[in-house]
Amino acid sequence: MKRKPMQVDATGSKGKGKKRTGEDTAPTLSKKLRDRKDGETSKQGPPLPPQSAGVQKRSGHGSILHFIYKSTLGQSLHSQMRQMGPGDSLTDMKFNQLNPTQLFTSSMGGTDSSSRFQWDNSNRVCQHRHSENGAGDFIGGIKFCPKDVSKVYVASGEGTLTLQSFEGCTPTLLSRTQECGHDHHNVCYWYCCLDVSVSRQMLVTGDNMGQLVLLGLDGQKIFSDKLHKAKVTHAEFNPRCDWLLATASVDHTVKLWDLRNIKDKKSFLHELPHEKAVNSAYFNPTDCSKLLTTDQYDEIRVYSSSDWSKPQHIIQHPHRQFQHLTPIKATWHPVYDLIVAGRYPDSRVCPGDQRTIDIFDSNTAELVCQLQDPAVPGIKSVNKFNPLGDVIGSGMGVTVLVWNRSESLISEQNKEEETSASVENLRGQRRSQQRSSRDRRGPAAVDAKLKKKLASLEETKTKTKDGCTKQKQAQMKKKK
DNA sequence: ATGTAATGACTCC
DNA sequence: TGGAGTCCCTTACA
Repeated sequence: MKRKPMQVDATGSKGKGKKRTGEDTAPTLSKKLRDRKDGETSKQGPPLPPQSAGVQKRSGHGSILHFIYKSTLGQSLHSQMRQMGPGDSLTDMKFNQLNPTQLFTSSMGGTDSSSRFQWDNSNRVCQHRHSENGAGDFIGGIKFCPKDVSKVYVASGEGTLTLQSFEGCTPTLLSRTQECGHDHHNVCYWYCCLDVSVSRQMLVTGDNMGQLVLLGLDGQKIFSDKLHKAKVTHAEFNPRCDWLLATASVDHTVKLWDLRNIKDKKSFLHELPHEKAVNSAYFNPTDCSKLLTTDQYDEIRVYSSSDWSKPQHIIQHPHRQFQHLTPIKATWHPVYDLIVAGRYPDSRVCPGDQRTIDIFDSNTAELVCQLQDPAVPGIKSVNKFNPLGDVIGSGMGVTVLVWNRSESLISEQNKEEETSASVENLRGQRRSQQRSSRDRRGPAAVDAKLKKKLASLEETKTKTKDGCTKQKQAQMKKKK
């Protein structure tokens, strides 16, 4: 099961004059993907076999998803960030459905817990703005208001559920947990997740003690009961079947509920027991018939509605829980049957791993692509595709990375370095390939649908310029 | 460079 | 069922 895809230099690293460490590799991508590109565009004949394809070609522009932009929240934010206490890590991010250049993030710690990033069409500018309202210690969930995307629902660590506007209006308080009156904090209960159902005109949230709450969009309480034995980490309406609700909990279970018939903790439709606490349970956006769960150790599971009693796939993937790390949640691609998840290497699971961002084919459970940027060495806990599926937002600490398809990101002088970098990658890959013969499966293993998707990603049309990225990198370096 | 502190989950009594 | 104690071992900032 410890399969590793090829990792290929993504060519996204810009102008690295200095050596950093031995792992000073450029962002990496699936070799499979690159092979395609090489084969299709560079007149080099058919795609290379897997073994050789991992080596970065001098032409070097074959990557699909390029690292295009990174920032530590920008200059202006730094000062504000300082006001935030330590441990101020990203907890969630959402792309704006209507404005694909907007990315909302939420974090923990400090008083400014949610912010907005925006990059313009050339990806050269990144703005960010804090919410007007310092919502609280941390934000358990954010969700765009379906009726008005200038507003977001926010579940905060202060125990409130609010509807907030980024246009300067005062937040509307929808719900609040009980105050405890203790010395060092106000609440012992807080909301940890959030979802909205338009057709049901309903909000769902769950708290850190296992309570599940259903509210009208105006905040009126519809249902409230302790349905889980421990924190409700995730609650989600099924978009297609609006009476179907999924909840995930640290009590090691995921449960499916019929909203028309929800009474108490025993009234679930299905219980999906897990080995460990569960961080999330997402329905797939394409047809909402599958459920993607991520536990707190090394399992990503795919369930199918045809049989909830057992998972269709269990993907072994290291992402163990750590107190000071945002829990890792595998998330869906909006259009294709792909999954993205950040890897937290664990020698007990897969020795020699890197802190990559992994993309799996949910039909085959095969790892098809890994992203890595040596300039951002941390564990990327939060990873989301944008609604179009051509951009991945990755969050780590207070750093946000945006992976985009692009062409010609690298300058001539970089190609040399990147070539050697990719050799490093290849070595690492060979190491891991020895662990499993399945790892040697090449591009042929990619099914038609995936290929189509990859092909679509190949249509590069990015406007990213080198100047932008260099500038950003200079910023990064300065910071060190 | 070094230290510290950041509302997580689990076990045991 | 709850609280103290332990362990997981990252990140950002002083």
